[in-house]
Amino acid sequence: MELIENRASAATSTGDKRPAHEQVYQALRSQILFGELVPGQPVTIQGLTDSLGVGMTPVREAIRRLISDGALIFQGNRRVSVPLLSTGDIEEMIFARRAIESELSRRATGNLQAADIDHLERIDRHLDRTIADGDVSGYLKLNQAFHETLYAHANTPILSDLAERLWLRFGPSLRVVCGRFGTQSLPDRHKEIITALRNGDAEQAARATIQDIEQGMELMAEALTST
Amino acid sequence: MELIENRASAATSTGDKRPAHEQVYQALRSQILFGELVPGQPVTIQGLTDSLGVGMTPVREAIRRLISDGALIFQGNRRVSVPLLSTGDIEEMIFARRAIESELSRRATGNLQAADIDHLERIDRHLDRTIADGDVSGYLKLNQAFHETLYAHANTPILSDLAERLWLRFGPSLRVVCGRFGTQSLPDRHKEIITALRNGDAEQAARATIQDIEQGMELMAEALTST
DNA sequence: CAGGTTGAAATTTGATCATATTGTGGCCGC
DNA sequence: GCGGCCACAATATGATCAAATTTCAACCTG
Repeated sequence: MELIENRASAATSTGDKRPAHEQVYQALRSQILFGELVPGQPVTIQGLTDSLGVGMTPVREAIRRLISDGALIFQGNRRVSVPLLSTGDIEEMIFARRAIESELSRRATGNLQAADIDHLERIDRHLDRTIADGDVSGYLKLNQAFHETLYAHANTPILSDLAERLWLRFGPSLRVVCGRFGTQSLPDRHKEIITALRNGDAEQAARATIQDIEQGMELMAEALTST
Repeated sequence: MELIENRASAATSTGDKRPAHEQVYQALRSQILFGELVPGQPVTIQGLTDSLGVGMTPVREAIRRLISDGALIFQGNRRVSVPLLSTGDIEEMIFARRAIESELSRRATGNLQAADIDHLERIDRHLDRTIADGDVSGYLKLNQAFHETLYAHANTPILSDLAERLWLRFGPSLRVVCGRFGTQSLPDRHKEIITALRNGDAEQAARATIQDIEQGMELMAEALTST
């Protein structure tokens, strides 16, 4: 699996030149994006200083960043936890993701070289395997890699940032849905997206992206209401 | 001026129960939103510890949050500064603001009571006065208050968060534009927004909001290209 | 000989940690 | 069940270490 670099594992490696607070941020970000933290789970500073082996200052900074990202919430009484999504939250995110990510696909279409599309196709083949194998963790990472790779070519830092922010919000809940329903029912409109990209059809890529988003998010909404 | 509370002034008051890092964040946020910091200006930790009279830990946390907000940028060599916008950045923000804030206006329409609309009208009258007087600082604060008040009634925390994030990005540059061209040429489609709100016409409110956004942002884009 | 360039030292700034302080929640006794 | 105590976790500071930029001077070049 050379398609994905495991950023979490780098947090404790000694040879890394990045500052500790950045490493802690990336480690926590991965844990949130790929569902290693459960919605509602409390996050304590001291727990992280112990488990990550760094001082509390870097941990504090990473937590503040993630709160600002919406990936963690500050529960008033200086308690921090992983957010639980309401159906209203999901409905808002459907709207925002439709608007933003369809535009990202639209803009990426013209910028992708054939080799880039081949790379996306390779990711998607691995994705199919994770779905067949019921590999939830692999599915989450590859699905994220697919969209991130695509959106990176849109050359729109601000829109991409807004999109990433939304992914951080629904990451933990998506993991719960996958764990409950398995990977079989998960959406994969990636084939249609790839076809559109090959044809240089920006509008078709945008439409397929919207369908991919709607399927995934509505699955989440159903799963959360049936709790 | 009881319409706006000066959050910056609360940072050093002793009777405040909020933690220091929160106060520092709000103080810096105000300075950025209302243009007390110039685009490109470096922001140093030690400078803030001195000027705000708090330790460096709260300052560091506030800066991390603002970096995550996009209100400050980390310039690689552990230097932090106020971002300079490119025309591409502005174009992205026009797209995002159109999509998000028009929806906020649409959703707020049904939730506003007559008294709320009266309040908006009051803010707008003050706004007109600041435009006439050439009061840039007052214009920025009241313009922000108008939109924030409106969007607060949309009951959409995630979309509102995305919108606030964008305001933080263009705040400093908006100040520069106002300072250069004065307040006379500034847009104010608020009358049309208010009329639409009174009629309960969500679509009209959305259209007027888009026009307000486009006028303001395109003014910024022109000002930045003519530099 | 003058101007520019490069090198190293010094100062400024950032990063991390250990520690003191404060506030919160839980628990025990009444 | 309620109110006061205790323990724990978070907040905030100052000290210490590391890195980077800036400054200054000597040397090389034209």
